[in-house]
Amino acid sequence: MTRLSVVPKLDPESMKTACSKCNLRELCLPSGLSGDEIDQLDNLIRVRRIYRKGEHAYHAGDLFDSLFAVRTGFFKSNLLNEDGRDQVTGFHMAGELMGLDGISTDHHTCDAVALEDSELCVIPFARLEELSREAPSLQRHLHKIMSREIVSDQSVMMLLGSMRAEERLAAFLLNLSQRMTARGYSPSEFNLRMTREEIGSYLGLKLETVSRVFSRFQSDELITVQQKHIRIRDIPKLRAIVGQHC
Amino acid sequence: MTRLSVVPKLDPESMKTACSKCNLRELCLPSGLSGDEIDQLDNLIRVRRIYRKGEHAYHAGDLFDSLFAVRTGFFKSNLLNEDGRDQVTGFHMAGELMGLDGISTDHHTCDAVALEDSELCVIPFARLEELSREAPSLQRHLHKIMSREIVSDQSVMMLLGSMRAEERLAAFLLNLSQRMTARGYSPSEFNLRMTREEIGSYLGLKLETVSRVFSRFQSDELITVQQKHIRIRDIPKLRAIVGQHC
DNA sequence: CGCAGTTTTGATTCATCTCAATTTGTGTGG
DNA sequence: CCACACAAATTGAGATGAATCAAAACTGCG
Repeated sequence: MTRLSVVPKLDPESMKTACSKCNLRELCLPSGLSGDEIDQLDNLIRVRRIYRKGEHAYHAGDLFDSLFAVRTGFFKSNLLNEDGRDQVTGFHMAGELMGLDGISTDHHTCDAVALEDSELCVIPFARLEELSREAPSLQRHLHKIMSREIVSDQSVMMLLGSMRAEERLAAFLLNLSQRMTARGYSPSEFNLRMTREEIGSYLGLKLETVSRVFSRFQSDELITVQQKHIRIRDIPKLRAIVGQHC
Repeated sequence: MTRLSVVPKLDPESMKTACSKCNLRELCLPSGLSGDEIDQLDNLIRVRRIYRKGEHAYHAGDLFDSLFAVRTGFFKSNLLNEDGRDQVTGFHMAGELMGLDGISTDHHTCDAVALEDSELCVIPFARLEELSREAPSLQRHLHKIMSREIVSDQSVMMLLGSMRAEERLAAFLLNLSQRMTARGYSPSEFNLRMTREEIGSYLGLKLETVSRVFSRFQSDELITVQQKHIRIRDIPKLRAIVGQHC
């Protein structure tokens, strides 16, 4: 990435991935913004970074100064308690924002780990705040994104607090399927990027339980599962499993 | 604080509870703001409302246009799923903000119910956004509050995902105790405002389990419990229960 | 004072965890 | 390219913590 002296210019390579050209813009930070506002984001988000599988975008305790948007790949967030307890608190795919938890104390509260080779857009938060003071619709949009995170955390609380193993797995698969659809991928066929243990940690189950429920779903012909490859065969029935309160 | 004619005047009664005079200001929205910025909040937050026990501040689905700050009393948030499943997602005491979930879709996603006679400050959100565009430190503070909510939801996820009943109850009691302390109340003696069922719903347990664990804590001399009255007798041991990973 | 709602406690059942063994898949170096 | 070692996933058997069902005791409100 070469830059000119005063006003830094994006070279053609990075241009391809400027917000304004990004095929994720409808899912990511720019969604719902005017062309003008997206241009300003182009100016703000100038750093992208590649992460190899297993690499951390940040660790719990690190100073917070940027949000991260997933451009390609897949991340998990990991909460590590004082007492060594460790839980996956989220999975993040292309177009999703990570790091909102860090605003609260200026330090990240969880680890973010790449589950495959990935690329992140780095969003300097102080500058995003500046920008959003000037652009009400960007401000509102940032607030919506934070609020959406709160809402989705709360529906995970509901899942963990009141669903049984089968319901949790069904909800998990449907959620993945829906996020794949939003990204233009098949809603019914995809590869899991995380291990059974990570799924279990996220859903409050042991890995053996996750494996068993997958097998049961398979023998009930709801899904086909072969290691990490999942094919969803009966979405309505999965929905019924989540829906049934008992 | 006297104001000139154009600006509506607060009467002496409400004066007593303007943000600038509010004894909760260190806990609530104004915390960390300059005197000048708090004056602007005084101007913004002009409506307070009394709620009787059992009354709703809002229902899931209601149009969102304001945040609510608890001035006195105690609220719960209740998530009601399509399928009739119902879960308490939070308890809110004086100085805490409710309604952040509504920003995401312009509609509240949960019910907020008074668990005792209470008073809320109504904070018109559009005007709060306006104000925070002008006052960077208010903006940053609002972001911190939202982020804090995300962090605390995530630690509930951790609790629900990986703790056993005793650990959950111990964590719950310590959390209440700590919030009481922050408000100048005794950390070790207080009245619960919620039923065993509500505690259970929040913690992903049945009411009988909550009751049993309270009884066990009592016979282990960790607490004294008599219906809603709780006296915490051994905070270090409660901490040890939460801490022990097994 | 009586009644409804809440809480406590007991007996039993059930879902998930734990422990263990086996199979399958993956990455590395000879 | 194959063999080996290691990680991940499956499956089974048995243990266990919490749920469920049930009954009794307590509380507070009208």
